[in-house]
Amino acid sequence: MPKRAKKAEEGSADGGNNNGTETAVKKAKKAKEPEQPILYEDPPDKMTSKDGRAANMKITSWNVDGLRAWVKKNGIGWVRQEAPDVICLQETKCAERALPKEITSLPEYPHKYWAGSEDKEGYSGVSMLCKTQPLSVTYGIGKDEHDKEGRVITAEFPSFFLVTAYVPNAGRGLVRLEYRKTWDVDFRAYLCNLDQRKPLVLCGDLNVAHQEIDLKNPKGNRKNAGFTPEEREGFSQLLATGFTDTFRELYPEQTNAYTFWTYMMNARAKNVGWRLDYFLLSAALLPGLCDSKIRSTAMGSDHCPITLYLAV
Amino acid sequence: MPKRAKKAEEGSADGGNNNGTETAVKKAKKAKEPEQPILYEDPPDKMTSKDGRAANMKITSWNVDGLRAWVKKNGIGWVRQEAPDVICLQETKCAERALPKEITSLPEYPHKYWAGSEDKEGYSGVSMLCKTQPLSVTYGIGKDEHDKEGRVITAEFPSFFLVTAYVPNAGRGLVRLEYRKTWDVDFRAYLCNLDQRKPLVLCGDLNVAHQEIDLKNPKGNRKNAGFTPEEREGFSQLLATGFTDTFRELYPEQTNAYTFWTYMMNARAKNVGWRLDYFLLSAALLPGLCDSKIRSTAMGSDHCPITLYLAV
DNA sequence: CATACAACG
DNA sequence: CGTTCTATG
Repeated sequence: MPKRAKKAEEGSADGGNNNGTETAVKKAKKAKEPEQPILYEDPPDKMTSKDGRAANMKITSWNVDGLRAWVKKNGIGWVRQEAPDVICLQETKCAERALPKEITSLPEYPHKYWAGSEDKEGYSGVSMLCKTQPLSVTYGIGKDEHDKEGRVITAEFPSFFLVTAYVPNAGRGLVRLEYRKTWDVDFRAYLCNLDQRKPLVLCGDLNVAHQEIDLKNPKGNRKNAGFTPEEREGFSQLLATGFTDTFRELYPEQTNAYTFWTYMMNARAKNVGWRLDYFLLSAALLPGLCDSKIRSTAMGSDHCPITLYLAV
Repeated sequence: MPKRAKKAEEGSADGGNNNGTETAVKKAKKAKEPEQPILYEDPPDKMTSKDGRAANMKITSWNVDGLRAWVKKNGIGWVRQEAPDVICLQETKCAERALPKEITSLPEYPHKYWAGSEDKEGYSGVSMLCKTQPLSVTYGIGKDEHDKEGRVITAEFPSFFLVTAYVPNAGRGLVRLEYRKTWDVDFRAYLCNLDQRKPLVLCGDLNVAHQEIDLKNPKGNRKNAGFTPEEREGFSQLLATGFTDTFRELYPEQTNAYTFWTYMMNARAKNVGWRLDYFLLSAALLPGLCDSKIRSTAMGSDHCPITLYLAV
């Protein structure tokens, strides 16, 4: 029982198999729990780039974990307040015909794009809502084996591509890690290819915590989905290709900054989380980076939204 | 559209396929809806039989439509108040190992019996809780083809058998009507057989409204599960065999007395219901009948509980 | 409309 | 723990 209790405090990306049941053995183990969880407080938004340009593009990304439930929890209200130029949603779990009218009619974003899983209803799915119309929009990464689960939307704007992605989870027991590895290779190739045409912004749930600093319990999660060496290496290679993790670029030492907390074990209240959601930038866009925010207090999903300010 | 709206008001035993959506055509059809629904008010409990004996046995039967949800809605609290000698529950939809401790530890009823579906988890299932220990308890009706769905418990008491049953629903589109007909034959045979040994009380969800008086909309439901000629005939044959429908015996003209209302279309508030739950008595027990109650106000399921007072 | 399940995370 | 699905009523 103590072993279970300990593991419960560590958490895991996929929620693990623990049930969080309180044990009778209280005092000994309870003493290890911090009375006050170490929270992360997002600093004030910085609206200017290092080279002195004002941000003229605001992009928000949010894994909503079921768009219909998220709408009921007034996720749209939060988006209205945040008022980004583009809002990217992942894990919508909703066929296009089942979308709530609250979102299909949202007037602030007249240009709306949806991708859903073709086979499994209510699985995966991403969307992109834009204030201004993109030059063009494409779905998937150009490989049939990856493009049936509604995971990627790419919008072309005058000076950059915006890619939003919901990267495949490696699964409990890492049952889908092999698939994930092929995804990582092919997705990276897709991004590199795009980047050669025009610089890009990549946002979304990349389903990996890159370094130990990016999750509360690195030790216990090395064999869990989201923190395997293979997944971390995939992310490293993305950076090696020339993309920049904007949050880590701006806040290289910042600990306790996460974007996901399992619903189990009261993880969010204890800030036992993972940084799985990112904004990555092509090198050409990096000088225009103003800020990369984590909106930890926004509720409505097991992920929180993140926001990018960019001068383009 | 008007056709759908009309059908919605009629309701059906299995809930039908209507969605109850409000139409734009309001005035014409809305006028047909009664402003004040015709409710049924259960008269005061009669605790004495016609031959002047005091009730010394109180039995309650309730289709709980998922015992775990019913426990959360404090169904147990209502049972405590009612305080019958025996409480019979149908559609528990719960394997024995998954039973909430609130019910397995209920001190007022030290003798507890459970029957669950063997194949389909979370389907069907009945239980019987007794203040005093029965002489013996058996499960099913002695035919393998019927006894894998946890539908019948029989308890032998000194002067009678108590049988509780959750009779198979004929299903949407009457897909299981043929099975139901064989059930009705075999169940009747089982009861007749028991009755030759000792008189019996049968209670539970018999999944049929016997006559037109037993449901709000007989006209619209002749082809729906619970009011087909075949199911009604099955019930008639049970009565012809010598059993008595206690509620109808005592209140032969009582309209609007129902024990089930579909959750759809706000049927309960409008009292668009069905009488599907019964207490039937062997002829030998009939002189001891004191009252047969319908507890319409008890919430926690789409059925309400019913209670029998008997002098044995 | 509501209770169960399974799959997934 | 919570969202989706499907089966059942």
